[in-house]
Amino acid sequence: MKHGWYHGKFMGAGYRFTMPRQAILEVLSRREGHLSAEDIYLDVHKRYPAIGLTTVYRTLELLEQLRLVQRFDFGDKRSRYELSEGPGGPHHHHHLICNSCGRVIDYTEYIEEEKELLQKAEKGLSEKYNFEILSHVINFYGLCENCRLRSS
Amino acid sequence: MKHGWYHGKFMGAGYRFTMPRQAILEVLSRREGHLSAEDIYLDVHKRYPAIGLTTVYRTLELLEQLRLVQRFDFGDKRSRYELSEGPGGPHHHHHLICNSCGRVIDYTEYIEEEKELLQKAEKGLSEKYNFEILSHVINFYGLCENCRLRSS
DNA sequence: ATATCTGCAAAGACTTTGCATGAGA
DNA sequence: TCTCATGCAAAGTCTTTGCAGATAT
Repeated sequence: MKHGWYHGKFMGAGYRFTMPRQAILEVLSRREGHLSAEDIYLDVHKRYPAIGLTTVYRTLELLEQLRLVQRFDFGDKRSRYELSEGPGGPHHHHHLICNSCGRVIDYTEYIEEEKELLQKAEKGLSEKYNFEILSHVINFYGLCENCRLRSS
Repeated sequence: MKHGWYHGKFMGAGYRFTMPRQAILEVLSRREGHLSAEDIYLDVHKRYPAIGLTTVYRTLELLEQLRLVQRFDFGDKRSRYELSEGPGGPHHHHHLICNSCGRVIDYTEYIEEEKELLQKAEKGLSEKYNFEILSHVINFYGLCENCRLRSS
Protein backbone atom coordinates (compact mmCIF):
# COMPACT_ATOMS: atom_id res chain seq x y z
CA MET A 1 0.00 0.00 0.00
CA LYS A 2 1.47 3.30 -1.05
CA HIS A 3 0.93 5.82 1.67
CA GLY A 4 2.27 8.82 -0.14
CA TRP A 5 -1.03 10.07 -1.44
CA TYR A 6 -2.85 9.74 1.85
CA HIS A 7 0.12 11.20 3.67
CA GLY A 8 -0.15 14.26 1.49
CA LYS A 9 -3.88 14.55 2.05
CA PHE A 10 -3.44 14.54 5.79
CA MET A 11 -0.45 16.82 5.96
CA GLY A 12 -1.96 19.21 3.48
CA ALA A 13 -4.92 19.69 5.78
CA GLY A 14 -2.71 20.10 8.83
CA TYR A 15 -3.16 16.61 10.27
CA ARG A 16 -0.61 13.95 11.11
CA PHE A 17 -0.50 10.68 9.30
CA THR A 18 -0.18 8.41 12.31
CA MET A 19 0.00 4.66 12.59
CA PRO A 20 -3.61 4.20 13.74
CA ARG A 21 -4.83 6.28 10.81
CA GLN A 22 -2.79 4.21 8.38
CA ALA A 23 -4.08 1.00 9.88
CA ILE A 24 -7.71 2.11 9.68
CA LEU A 25 -7.33 3.17 6.05
CA GLU A 26 -5.72 -0.16 5.33
CA VAL A 27 -8.74 -2.03 6.71
CA LEU A 28 -11.17 0.16 4.78
CA SER A 29 -9.21 -0.53 1.63
CA ARG A 30 -8.84 -4.27 2.12
CA ARG A 31 -12.44 -4.97 3.13
CA GLU A 32 -14.63 -2.96 0.81
CA GLY A 33 -17.89 -1.63 2.03
CA HIS A 34 -20.52 -1.43 4.73
CA LEU A 35 -18.16 -1.57 7.70
CA SER A 36 -19.32 -0.37 11.09
CA ALA A 37 -16.96 1.34 13.50
CA GLU A 38 -16.87 -1.84 15.50
CA ASP A 39 -16.09 -3.97 12.44
CA ILE A 40 -13.12 -1.76 11.76
CA TYR A 41 -12.06 -1.73 15.38
CA LEU A 42 -12.10 -5.52 15.65
CA ASP A 43 -10.08 -5.90 12.47
CA VAL A 44 -7.54 -3.22 13.26
CA HIS A 45 -7.30 -4.47 16.81
CA LYS A 46 -6.08 -7.89 15.68
CA ARG A 47 -2.95 -6.37 14.24
CA TYR A 48 -2.58 -3.41 16.60
CA PRO A 49 -4.14 -4.28 19.95
CA ALA A 50 -3.21 -0.87 21.29
CA ILE A 51 -5.66 0.97 19.04
CA GLY A 52 -8.90 1.78 20.80
CA LEU A 53 -12.45 2.17 19.60
CA THR A 54 -12.39 5.88 20.36
CA THR A 55 -9.58 6.37 17.89
CA VAL A 56 -11.54 4.52 15.26
CA TYR A 57 -14.48 6.86 15.74
CA ARG A 58 -12.29 9.92 15.72
CA THR A 59 -10.40 8.78 12.65
CA LEU A 60 -13.60 8.01 10.75
CA GLU A 61 -14.92 11.45 11.57
CA LEU A 62 -11.72 12.97 10.24
CA LEU A 63 -11.74 10.80 7.11
CA GLU A 64 -15.30 11.82 6.43
CA GLN A 65 -14.40 15.46 6.81
CA LEU A 66 -11.47 14.99 4.43
CA ARG A 67 -13.92 13.33 1.99
CA LEU A 68 -11.83 10.17 1.96
CA VAL A 69 -14.67 8.17 3.45
CA GLN A 70 -18.43 8.29 3.05
CA ARG A 71 -20.80 7.47 5.85
CA PHE A 72 -24.03 5.58 5.22
CA ASP A 73 -27.06 4.63 7.24
CA PHE A 74 -28.78 1.41 6.27
CA GLY A 75 -31.46 1.39 8.90
CA ASP A 76 -29.79 -0.66 11.56
CA LYS A 77 -28.78 1.73 14.26
CA ARG A 78 -25.13 2.09 13.39
CA SER A 79 -23.21 4.13 10.87
CA ARG A 80 -21.49 2.31 8.04
CA TYR A 81 -18.37 3.53 6.31
CA GLU A 82 -16.90 3.10 2.85
CA LEU A 83 -13.82 4.50 1.20
CA SER A 84 -14.84 7.20 -1.25
CA GLU A 85 -14.72 6.23 -4.87
CA GLY A 86 -11.61 7.09 -6.80
CA PRO A 87 -8.08 5.82 -7.28
CA GLY A 88 -7.59 3.13 -4.69
CA GLY A 89 -11.23 3.28 -3.64
CA PRO A 90 -14.25 1.41 -4.97
CA HIS A 91 -16.11 2.23 -8.14
CA HIS A 92 -19.27 4.25 -8.12
CA HIS A 93 -22.14 2.12 -6.90
CA HIS A 94 -25.41 2.19 -5.03
CA HIS A 95 -27.23 -0.07 -2.63
CA LEU A 96 -30.19 -2.41 -2.48
CA ILE A 97 -31.28 -2.70 1.15
CA CYS A 98 -33.51 -5.49 2.40
CA ASN A 99 -36.23 -4.21 4.71
CA SER A 100 -36.55 -7.59 6.31
CA CYS A 101 -33.05 -8.89 7.04
CA GLY A 102 -31.01 -5.75 6.49
CA ARG A 103 -28.79 -7.24 3.81
CA VAL A 104 -27.08 -4.70 1.57
CA ILE A 105 -26.29 -5.49 -2.06
CA ASP A 106 -24.02 -3.24 -4.10
CA TYR A 107 -24.94 -2.61 -7.70
CA THR A 108 -23.20 -0.73 -10.45
CA GLU A 109 -25.81 -0.93 -13.19
CA TYR A 110 -27.57 2.08 -14.74
CA ILE A 111 -24.76 4.39 -13.79
CA GLU A 112 -24.74 5.95 -17.26
CA GLU A 113 -28.47 6.66 -17.23
CA GLU A 114 -28.11 7.88 -13.70
CA LYS A 115 -25.41 10.30 -14.72
CA GLU A 116 -27.70 12.05 -17.17
CA LEU A 117 -30.39 12.55 -14.59
CA LEU A 118 -27.96 13.65 -11.94
CA GLN A 119 -26.23 16.16 -14.16
CA LYS A 120 -29.50 17.74 -15.11
CA ALA A 121 -30.78 17.71 -11.55
CA GLU A 122 -27.57 19.01 -10.06
CA LYS A 123 -27.47 21.90 -12.46
CA GLY A 124 -31.09 22.85 -11.95
CA LEU A 125 -31.15 22.39 -8.21
CA SER A 126 -27.94 24.26 -7.58
CA GLU A 127 -29.34 27.20 -9.52
CA LYS A 128 -32.80 27.19 -8.00
CA TYR A 129 -31.80 26.63 -4.38
CA ASN A 130 -28.28 28.01 -4.58
CA PHE A 131 -27.20 24.67 -3.16
CA GLU A 132 -23.78 23.28 -4.01
CA ILE A 133 -24.11 19.55 -4.53
CA LEU A 134 -21.08 17.52 -3.50
CA SER A 135 -22.36 13.96 -3.41
CA HIS A 136 -25.48 11.88 -3.68
CA VAL A 137 -26.97 8.67 -2.38
CA ILE A 138 -29.49 6.43 -4.13
CA ASN A 139 -30.98 3.61 -2.10
CA PHE A 140 -33.53 1.03 -3.13
CA TYR A 141 -35.47 -0.64 -0.34
CA GLY A 142 -37.37 -3.88 -0.60
CA LEU A 143 -37.07 -7.61 -0.10
CA CYS A 144 -34.02 -9.67 -0.99
CA GLU A 145 -34.24 -13.09 -2.57
CA ASN A 146 -34.23 -15.02 0.69
CA CYS A 147 -36.79 -12.85 2.38
CA ARG A 148 -39.11 -12.93 -0.63
CA LEU A 149 -39.21 -16.70 -0.48
CA ARG A 150 -39.66 -16.78 3.27
CA SER A 151 -42.58 -14.34 3.28
CA SER A 152 -44.54 -15.80 0.37
CA MET B 1 -59.63 14.68 9.37
CA LYS B 2 -61.39 11.59 8.16
CA HIS B 3 -60.24 8.63 10.13
CA GLY B 4 -62.09 6.01 8.22
CA TRP B 5 -59.29 5.08 5.89
CA TYR B 6 -56.66 4.85 8.58
CA HIS B 7 -59.06 3.00 10.83
CA GLY B 8 -59.45 0.40 8.12
CA LYS B 9 -55.70 0.12 7.64
CA PHE B 10 -55.16 -0.58 11.30
CA MET B 11 -58.04 -2.95 11.80
CA GLY B 12 -57.28 -4.79 8.62
CA ALA B 13 -53.85 -5.61 9.96
CA GLY B 14 -55.16 -6.62 13.36
CA TYR B 15 -54.27 -3.44 15.24
CA ARG B 16 -56.46 -1.05 17.20
CA PHE B 17 -56.98 2.50 16.11
CA THR B 18 -56.44 4.19 19.45
CA MET B 19 -56.46 7.83 20.44
CA PRO B 20 -52.67 8.18 20.67
CA ARG B 21 -52.31 6.71 17.21
CA GLN B 22 -54.86 9.11 15.80
CA ALA B 23 -53.15 12.03 17.48
CA ILE B 24 -49.73 11.07 16.14
CA LEU B 25 -51.08 10.68 12.62
CA GLU B 26 -52.73 14.05 12.95
CA VAL B 27 -49.42 15.70 13.81
CA LEU B 28 -47.64 13.96 10.95
CA SER B 29 -50.33 15.17 8.59
CA ARG B 30 -50.46 18.74 9.85
CA ARG B 31 -46.72 19.34 10.00
CA GLU B 32 -45.25 17.84 6.87
CA GLY B 33 -41.80 16.42 6.92
CA HIS B 34 -38.56 15.78 8.78
CA LEU B 35 -40.06 15.29 12.22
CA SER B 36 -38.10 13.52 14.90
CA ALA B 37 -39.78 11.34 17.48
CA GLU B 38 -39.28 14.10 20.01
CA ASP B 39 -40.77 16.75 17.68
CA ILE B 40 -43.87 14.62 17.40
CA TYR B 41 -43.95 13.91 21.11
CA LEU B 42 -43.75 17.59 22.04
CA ASP B 43 -46.53 18.50 19.62
CA VAL B 44 -48.84 15.66 20.56
CA HIS B 45 -48.10 16.24 24.20
CA LYS B 46 -49.50 19.78 24.06
CA ARG B 47 -52.92 18.46 23.24
CA TYR B 48 -52.75 15.14 25.03
CA PRO B 49 -50.33 15.40 27.96
CA ALA B 50 -50.98 11.79 28.86
CA ILE B 51 -49.24 10.44 25.76
CA GLY B 52 -45.65 9.42 26.43
CA LEU B 53 -42.55 9.33 24.29
CA THR B 54 -42.52 5.54 24.37
CA THR B 55 -45.88 5.43 22.67
CA VAL B 56 -44.62 7.78 19.99
CA TYR B 57 -41.72 5.46 19.25
CA ARG B 58 -43.93 2.40 19.25
CA THR B 59 -46.51 4.03 17.03
CA LEU B 60 -43.92 5.21 14.54
CA GLU B 61 -42.51 1.72 14.34
CA LEU B 62 -45.97 0.38 13.63
CA LEU B 63 -46.73 3.08 11.06
CA GLU B 64 -43.50 2.30 9.29
CA GLN B 65 -44.35 -1.37 9.20
CA LEU B 66 -47.78 -0.55 7.79
CA ARG B 67 -46.03 1.61 5.17
CA LEU B 68 -47.98 4.66 6.27
CA VAL B 69 -44.81 6.42 7.31
CA GLN B 70 -41.30 6.47 5.91
CA ARG B 71 -38.25 6.84 8.10
CA PHE B 72 -35.24 8.87 7.02
CA ASP B 73 -31.77 9.51 8.29
CA PHE B 74 -30.28 12.90 7.52
CA GLY B 75 -27.01 12.49 9.33
CA ASP B 76 -27.84 13.97 12.67
CA LYS B 77 -28.19 11.11 15.05
CA ARG B 78 -31.94 10.82 15.11
CA SER B 79 -34.51 9.24 12.85
CA ARG B 80 -36.86 11.51 10.94
CA TYR B 81 -40.36 10.55 9.89
CA GLU B 82 -42.68 11.57 7.08
CA LEU B 83 -46.11 10.44 6.07
CA SER B 84 -45.81 8.26 2.98
CA GLU B 85 -46.85 9.87 -0.23
CA GLY B 86 -50.38 9.29 -1.41
CA PRO B 87 -53.89 10.56 -0.76
CA GLY B 88 -53.64 12.70 2.35
CA GLY B 89 -49.86 12.45 2.38
CA PRO B 90 -47.26 14.61 0.70
CA HIS B 91 -46.30 14.46 -2.95
CA HIS B 92 -43.28 12.56 -4.12
CA HIS B 93 -40.15 14.49 -3.33
CA HIS B 94 -36.50 14.15 -2.41
CA HIS B 95 -34.06 15.98 -0.21
CA LEU B 96 -31.10 18.31 -0.39
CA ILE B 97 -29.11 17.94 2.82
CA CYS B 98 -26.55 20.49 3.95
CA ASN B 99 -23.36 18.89 5.20
CA SER B 100 -22.55 21.92 7.27
CA CYS B 101 -25.70 22.98 9.13
CA GLY B 102 -27.91 19.94 8.54
CA ARG B 103 -30.71 21.85 6.85
CA VAL B 104 -32.99 19.74 4.70
CA ILE B 105 -34.68 21.16 1.60
CA ASP B 106 -37.46 19.28 -0.15
CA TYR B 107 -37.52 19.35 -3.92
CA THR B 108 -39.96 17.96 -6.44
CA GLU B 109 -38.16 18.76 -9.67
CA TYR B 110 -36.93 16.14 -12.15
CA ILE B 111 -39.47 13.62 -10.95
CA GLU B 112 -40.43 12.73 -14.52
CA GLU B 113 -36.86 12.12 -15.59
CA GLU B 114 -36.31 10.25 -12.38
CA LYS B 115 -39.25 8.00 -13.09
CA GLU B 116 -37.70 6.80 -16.34
CA LEU B 117 -34.45 5.88 -14.68
CA LEU B 118 -36.14 4.23 -11.75
CA GLN B 119 -38.45 2.14 -13.87
CA LYS B 120 -35.56 0.86 -15.92
CA ALA B 121 -33.41 0.25 -12.87
CA GLU B 122 -36.15 -1.38 -10.86
CA LYS B 123 -36.93 -3.76 -13.65
CA GLY B 124 -33.33 -4.71 -14.29
CA LEU B 125 -32.30 -4.95 -10.67
CA SER B 126 -35.27 -7.00 -9.59
CA GLU B 127 -34.49 -9.48 -12.34
CA LYS B 128 -30.78 -9.65 -11.81
CA TYR B 129 -30.77 -9.82 -8.02
CA ASN B 130 -34.27 -11.23 -7.55
CA PHE B 131 -34.84 -8.25 -5.30
CA GLU B 132 -38.33 -6.81 -4.94
CA ILE B 133 -38.06 -3.03 -4.83
CA LEU B 134 -40.66 -1.31 -2.68
CA SER B 135 -39.31 2.19 -2.26
CA HIS B 136 -36.33 4.38 -2.95
CA VAL B 137 -34.46 7.31 -1.51
CA ILE B 138 -32.42 9.89 -3.41
CA ASN B 139 -30.40 12.33 -1.35
CA PHE B 140 -28.13 15.12 -2.50
CA TYR B 141 -25.50 16.30 -0.05
CA GLY B 142 -23.64 19.57 -0.17
CA LEU B 143 -23.72 23.14 1.06
CA CYS B 144 -26.83 25.26 1.41
CA GLU B 145 -26.96 28.92 0.49
CA ASN B 146 -26.07 30.22 3.94
CA CYS B 147 -23.21 27.81 4.48
CA ARG B 148 -21.76 28.53 1.03
CA LEU B 149 -21.53 32.19 1.85
CA ARG B 150 -20.14 31.59 5.30
CA SER B 151 -17.38 29.26 4.11
CA SER B 152 -16.19 31.29 1.13
C1' DA C 1 -64.32 -10.29 28.31
C1' DT C 2 -59.85 -10.24 26.83
C1' DA C 3 -56.16 -9.44 23.91
C1' DT C 4 -53.93 -5.30 22.83
C1' DC C 5 -52.05 -0.92 24.14
C1' DT C 6 -49.92 2.51 27.22
C1' DG C 7 -46.94 5.02 30.64
C1' DC C 8 -43.26 5.00 33.56
C1' DA C 9 -38.86 3.79 34.80
C1' DA C 10 -34.96 1.34 33.78
C1' DA C 11 -31.96 -0.73 30.63
C1' DG C 12 -29.48 -0.91 26.16
C1' DA C 13 -26.65 0.48 22.22
C1' DC C 14 -23.91 3.43 19.84
C1' DT C 15 -21.16 7.51 20.00
C1' DT C 16 -18.83 11.45 22.14
C1' DT C 17 -16.03 13.87 25.63
C1' DG C 18 -12.47 14.92 29.50
C1' DC C 19 -8.06 14.44 30.76
C1' DA C 20 -3.47 12.78 31.42
C1' DT C 21 -0.08 10.39 28.61
C1' DG C 22 2.34 9.46 24.34
C1' DA C 23 4.02 10.37 19.64
C1' DG C 24 4.88 12.69 15.05
C1' DA C 25 7.16 16.61 12.48
C1' DT D 1 10.33 20.69 21.41
C1' DC D 2 5.72 21.31 21.28
C1' DT D 3 1.51 20.68 19.37
C1' DC D 4 -1.47 17.20 17.92
C1' DA D 5 -3.19 12.43 18.72
C1' DT D 6 -4.49 8.56 21.68
C1' DG D 7 -6.48 5.47 25.32
C1' DC D 8 -9.29 4.82 29.02
C1' DA D 9 -13.23 5.63 31.53
C1' DA D 10 -17.16 8.17 32.08
C1' DA D 11 -20.90 10.63 30.25
C1' DG D 12 -24.40 11.59 26.67
C1' DT D 13 -28.21 10.72 23.49
C1' DC D 14 -31.50 8.35 21.21
C1' DT D 15 -34.19 4.22 21.43
C1' DT D 16 -36.01 -0.11 23.32
C1' DT D 17 -37.86 -3.18 26.95
C1' DG D 18 -40.36 -4.96 31.31
C1' DC D 19 -44.35 -4.79 33.67
C1' DA D 20 -48.61 -3.47 35.89
C1' DG D 21 -52.65 -0.96 34.87
C1' DA D 22 -55.85 0.88 31.24
C1' DT D 23 -58.45 0.48 26.88
C1' DA D 24 -60.67 -0.75 22.44
C1' DT D 25 -63.57 -4.12 20.25
